[in-house]
Amino acid sequence: MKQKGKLSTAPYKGVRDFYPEDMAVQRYLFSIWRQTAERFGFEAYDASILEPSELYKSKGTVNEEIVSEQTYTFTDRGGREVTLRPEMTPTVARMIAGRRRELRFPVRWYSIPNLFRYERMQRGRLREHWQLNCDIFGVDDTSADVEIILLANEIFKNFGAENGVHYQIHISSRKLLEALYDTLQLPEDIRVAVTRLADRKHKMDADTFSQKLHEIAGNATENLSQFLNATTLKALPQPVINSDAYAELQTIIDTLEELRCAVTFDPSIIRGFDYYTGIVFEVFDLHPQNNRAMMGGGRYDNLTALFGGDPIAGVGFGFGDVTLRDFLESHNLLTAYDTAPTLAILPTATYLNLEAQKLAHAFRSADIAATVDLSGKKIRKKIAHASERLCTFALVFGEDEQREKTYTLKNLNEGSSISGTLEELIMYINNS
RNA sequence: GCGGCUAUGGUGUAACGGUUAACGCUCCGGUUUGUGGUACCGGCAAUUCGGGUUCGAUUCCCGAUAGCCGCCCCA
Repeated sequence: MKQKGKLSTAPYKGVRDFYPEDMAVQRYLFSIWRQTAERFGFEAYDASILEPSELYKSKGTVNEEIVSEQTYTFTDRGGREVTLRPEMTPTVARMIAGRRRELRFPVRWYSIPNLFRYERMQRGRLREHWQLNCDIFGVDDTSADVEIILLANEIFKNFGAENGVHYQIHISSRKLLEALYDTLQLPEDIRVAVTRLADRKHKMDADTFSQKLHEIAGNATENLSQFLNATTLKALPQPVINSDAYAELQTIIDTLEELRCAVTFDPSIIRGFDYYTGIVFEVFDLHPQNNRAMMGGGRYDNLTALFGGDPIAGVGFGFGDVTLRDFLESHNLLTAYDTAPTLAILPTATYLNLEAQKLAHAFRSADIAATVDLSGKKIRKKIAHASERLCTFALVFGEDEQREKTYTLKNLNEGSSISGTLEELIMYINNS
């Protein structure tokens, strides 16, 4: 009932409530994430959602703006600037750097943090989400790049998705574009503008893109256009083909192909972060309704340098639950965890509830999930509810059962019944 | 920060400017005082807020608020 002055039942703008049915889905997503990461030998870590604001400010001018306008930042009672973490990478870099002398590299870590950003909402973007973060630290060759992309691909496979049918992996390298910029001797401001434009390439048609590129780059347009429109490595401009980055990327793509993980070269993959230094990749949803990147990552070899000491090589990705849900829903791949108890004990009257609790507890002691229907409803309603909730067994508990200490167990899936003592029924359930 | 669309029970929808705002789902009760989801009957429950036009507004207009979608941006 909507009334003036009453509190709203809606959650805070841009964040979600997880009702049991939502939580069942969330647990499913997380379980696939965890299982897959752990199958690759990744270890779980976590940290507080609160970080000192400097952690994000120190990443450069672009991020200054992001921190002040797109994060939840406030001053605590001690006068400290605090930010609700908008991403996990600075946190993990901080943690890695903090133990740089103790950790035995390479290190494989994963986490599923809750992240916050203050921004305008649209499809696939809320102000809060959960994101799987997987990172490998301490390996500066292509083997780690291959592993991290292979892991991303394996996660999709474990959700029942098929590479090339439901999604597509696009890859590029920051080094390629840098190599081209260097040979063209482009000034910094033009590099930035071209990079920005390239990042938005897939949002505009080819003519618009060419036109805008020409406006920015002038007579360097030809080379840049050849680069950004290349659909294969071989189609890149000659100076780039001779670079080390080219050979590296070729190796990564070839190795992944051998492992039956198709990746598509796409020079317009940029990613917004300044800290990427090598490969960058994004996974695209092939459903027309979700024409955008679902997740992405790349190599960032200098991030821990912010904390002093030699830089530690890192490669990783972030994978958000909101886009994942949209993806799985769109492709009819979404399932949920069934959390129904195995056994529902149904007292025939409320005065038997306490005795029924004792019986339920005896089943629980034998590792059987049991619940008591504490409502005042009639037995036929209680059975219907137990059945709707997908409990496997129902046990009606009345005066007779209490006196005789024998019970009738009804299998709600098959319709069959079996009678016996507590011990007999425990054995029956555990064997079924 | 900019733009578009929308706003009716818990939920999803309906109602030419005109009686009591309709229907599906959910929920509750009954048919059936201790054994299955069905069926049938009954019940609870709504026009976001504030102005304006009008004899009369859920309907038209303005504003506020909220939501959705897109742009910008995207760690």
